[in-house]
Amino acid sequence: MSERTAGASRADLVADAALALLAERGMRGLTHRAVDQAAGLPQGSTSNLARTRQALLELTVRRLAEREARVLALHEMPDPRAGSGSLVDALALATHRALTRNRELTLARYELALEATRRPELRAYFDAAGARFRDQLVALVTGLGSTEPDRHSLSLIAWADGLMFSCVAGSFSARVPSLAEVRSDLGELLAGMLGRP
Amino acid sequence: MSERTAGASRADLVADAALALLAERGMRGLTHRAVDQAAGLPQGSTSNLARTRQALLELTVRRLAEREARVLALHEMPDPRAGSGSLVDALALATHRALTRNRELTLARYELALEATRRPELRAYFDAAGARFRDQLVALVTGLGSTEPDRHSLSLIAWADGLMFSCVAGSFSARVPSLAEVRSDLGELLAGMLGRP
DNA sequence: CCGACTGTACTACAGCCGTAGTGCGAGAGG
DNA sequence: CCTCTCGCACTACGGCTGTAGTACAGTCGG
Repeated sequence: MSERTAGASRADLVADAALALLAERGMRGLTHRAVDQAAGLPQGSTSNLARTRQALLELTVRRLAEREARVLALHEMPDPRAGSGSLVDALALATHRALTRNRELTLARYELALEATRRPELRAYFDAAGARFRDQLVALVTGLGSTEPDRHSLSLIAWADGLMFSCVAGSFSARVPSLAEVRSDLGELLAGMLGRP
Repeated sequence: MSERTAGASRADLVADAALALLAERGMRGLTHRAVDQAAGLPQGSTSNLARTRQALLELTVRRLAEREARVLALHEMPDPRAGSGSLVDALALATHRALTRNRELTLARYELALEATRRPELRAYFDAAGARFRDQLVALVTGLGSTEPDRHSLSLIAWADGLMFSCVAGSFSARVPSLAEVRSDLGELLAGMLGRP
């Protein structure tokens, strides 16, 4: 442990470089050697830390979950007793941030999610993280009076995920909606679910 | 043109094999040689038809747009004067089909959409197809009395895209919602947009 | 003081990938 | 019947990839 100077461990450094690489060049651009170069480490470092490609992907997904959890900061989630307004605000803010400040992370997540389709070991990480978030959401919409919290949570997640994907990778002509627009969309979606408060 | 027997041209055959390959093995699994093998053609056929990788991707995207346009059949789109119910039915059906019968095509589309992030020539195809569909949707929601048809169309597309992505590649534990659930979700989303009919 | 250990740097190698070049056979036009 | 053209099959090659093996430096227990 020669460099305790930076807070980031060598593994985190490698994983962060891998995430950046995924966003920039896609799954075909993620190779052991490319990570070495992107991280400014000598050749062979990544290969040594994560011997196989599978190991490198798992390392990267773990790091992604860690960073996204911090972004989606739990402490920003409001008290459901405060009414639907604050939930709308919090979700809109989180979604909008994923589109702007954390675009790189969001893109890398989609790359890895697609890869997880074919690698069950990766799926486990996504399922776990997704379940944690969904459980929180179920509790929140239940608190708001949802009659079918499970279905409503899934619908909310689908909408947010789709917005992020569309903005980051497609469909819309790369026009990122404003925070106000995101807020309006979410407000309407929730209003439809809850009857209309 | 030795075999006019099958309706599919050699190019379509190659492109269809490429789409199947994308869904099954992802972007890293799409190679000239792999397409030859998957299509049952002699080695070198794909390499000859699409000399560069870029050419192969463009061929594949064109074919995808063609097949998806057929699936999203325009004739299934209802007359907006018939009220929001039939739009909900039509969209729910199209979405549900993408999740079940056309899962392969949907997965391939996400692979290619991500790749298009880094290949402007591919983006053009997606933007064109997306714009056509969005214009139709704008007309439909306008007919239903939407006060902000642009934003509402984008929100609808985002929701549908997110649902498809989540089911096909992640988040939800691979539990594909029933047609009835999709219909409920969409009904609520539209109700929220339109005030509440 | 020294041996074992752990994390790191470097090299080696077999295999696959994208791409270009060449020869062949069938069909069209004269 | 001959030639020209065009699509197709096949081969070649430089480069990159994943993975394994090995040598080295700093650290800790004794």
